[in-house]
Amino acid sequence: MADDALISKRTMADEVADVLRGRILSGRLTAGEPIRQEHVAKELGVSRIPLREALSQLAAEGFVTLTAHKGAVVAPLSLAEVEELFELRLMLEDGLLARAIPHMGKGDFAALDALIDESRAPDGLQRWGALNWRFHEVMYLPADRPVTLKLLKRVHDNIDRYLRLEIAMSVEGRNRGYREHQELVDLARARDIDGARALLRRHIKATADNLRTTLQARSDQ
Amino acid sequence: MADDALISKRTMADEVADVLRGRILSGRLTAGEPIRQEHVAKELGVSRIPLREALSQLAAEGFVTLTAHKGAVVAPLSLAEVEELFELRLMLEDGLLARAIPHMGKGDFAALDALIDESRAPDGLQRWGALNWRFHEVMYLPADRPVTLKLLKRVHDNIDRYLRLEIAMSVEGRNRGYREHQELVDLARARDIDGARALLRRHIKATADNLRTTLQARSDQ
DNA sequence: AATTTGAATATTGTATACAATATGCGAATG
DNA sequence: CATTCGCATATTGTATACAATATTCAAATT
Repeated sequence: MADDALISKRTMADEVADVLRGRILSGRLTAGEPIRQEHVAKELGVSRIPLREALSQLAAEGFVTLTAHKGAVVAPLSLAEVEELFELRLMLEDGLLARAIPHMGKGDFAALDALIDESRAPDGLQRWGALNWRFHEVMYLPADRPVTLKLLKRVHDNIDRYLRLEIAMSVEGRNRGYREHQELVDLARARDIDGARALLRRHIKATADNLRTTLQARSDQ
Repeated sequence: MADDALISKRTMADEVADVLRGRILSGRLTAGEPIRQEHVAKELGVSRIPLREALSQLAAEGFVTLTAHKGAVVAPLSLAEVEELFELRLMLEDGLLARAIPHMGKGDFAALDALIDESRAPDGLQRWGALNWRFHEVMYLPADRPVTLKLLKRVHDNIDRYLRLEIAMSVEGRNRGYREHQELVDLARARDIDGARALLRRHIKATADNLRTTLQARSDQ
């Protein structure tokens, strides 16, 4: 019999981690909010043991902060940390894109086009973060760098969490994002690596700037 | 009273994680080796609960892999993964170095010189990995990018583990490393960012090549 | 009145006990 | 003889119980 089943056996701790991660990413659990073990465990119908293991995982992913004898809180992200995460995107994605473009085939381009269309669909608004990630993920898959990609997903997730909580992505911002995604695919199709890298650089910096100015406006109000 | 004590309260799980991490990094626990919970727990004098939480942490750091109902094994690293880790070093350190150099002061250069001396000391041989990391860490500290630096440490640790297990760093390799470290400091002192980046690039690539050829020679023997 | 003390309460950390799953090995079957 | 089945054992996953630490709030002290 094959070593790995069709659906890999999952443990309660894994399920709990998924639920909590979802709540944090969706904003149902907000930054700084403490997580009372007994309460959450009872609500989810498990004991505190698997809950605690789930919290360990989430801590490693950067979503919660654990303090001995004080417990878990949803990790607060400072503006400085988010800006650092954008810089990480820049460093990681630049290398991934350069390695991916030479290996892209027709299927990859088609998948990317489909994702752009999906993003423009009306129900894509709610899932902006997830769709944006999938676009970038599919684009970097041909680079064949699984460890880097996994790391990058964590960076994206943490940024999304901040974006979702603090600002609603403006309509103009989203539209420019779609346009730039399309341009990225076009440049990749033309195997214009340097052009694509330059655009990606602008794309990421623009998103970061958008965040910065929006926060600035908020604090000035 | 201050919110954080002089020595932050540590939990059994943290202690256990440190012990196991140390054993993995030192090679006492070798890649692929299973970790029997009951056995290790009894040996360390704790129950399986804190041990399991320690294993969660180590899994997040990439040192062990957990499989439901099968347990933990010391994470095997394929050559492809190690090469990817070197690429990650390249991507992360390039950015860190560029940002760090303009902020370096006399104290930083002195600390780097001291670390190079320490590396050359006879007892530095055993601690090559740790000292090498500290050199790079001190060099990137002025960049003020704590998240990135933490990530980079994990990359270094995982590489070290592989290096230590598979090959003994050759004397020539080490000596070249020291030389290049000194040159890096000199270039940083001269604020020659591009020169330092180019050297760092060669430095990392040389280490990766050294590993590759050594492994090649092994498998051919 | 402000501050400190300390016991009552709440919450987390860990050990023990039990349940669920995997593994190994011998008997049954072809 | 090889293969499969099933039970015994080993190992992991989870719940419950208890211990250790933190928090709260009222009384005591200045």
